[in-house]
Amino acid sequence: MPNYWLMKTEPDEFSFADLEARARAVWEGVRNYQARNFMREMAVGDLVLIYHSQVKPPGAVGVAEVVEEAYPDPTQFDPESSYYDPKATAEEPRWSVVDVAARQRLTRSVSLAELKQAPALSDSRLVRQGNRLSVLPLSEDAFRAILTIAETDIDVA
DNA sequence: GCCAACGTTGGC
DNA sequence: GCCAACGTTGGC
Repeated sequence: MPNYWLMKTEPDEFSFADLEARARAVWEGVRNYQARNFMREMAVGDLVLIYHSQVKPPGAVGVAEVVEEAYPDPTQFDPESSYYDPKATAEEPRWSVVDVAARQRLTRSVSLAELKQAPALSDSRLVRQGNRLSVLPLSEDAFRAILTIAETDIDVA
């Protein structure tokens, strides 16, 4: 049985459509320890709700699937990358990525305002004030509630 | 563009 | 190990 997660992205940088356009994507650039630790807990087959931030309105837009468990984020070693971390070494990497693949676009996106009203989400870090975590766990109830709001069915393999 | 929330850094 | 300063996130 999969676990459920939510990951944020700024669609101007990398959108769900960008994810759909390729077979898989490296979820690079996470530079928050708590978010990183959640990624390290992910397993192949886990389902990830993709959330667009910094747009009007912010909200959930699609479902992705973890296709490769956590490994060191290559961008931390690349001085040319905006995600470069001079304190990271090959022996002691700081940051991790997972690979994800688009699974299904929501029939309609679900705005943050709607998510805040969903009882199943009331305990989620997503809707708490001042939440800045870009990777966070979702309960199965929360995940299913969002799919219901979006009137989206997803095949459970 | 503003600003509240919150994570990180670094002096002590 | 504390905490002030600073930087970033992200909704509005």
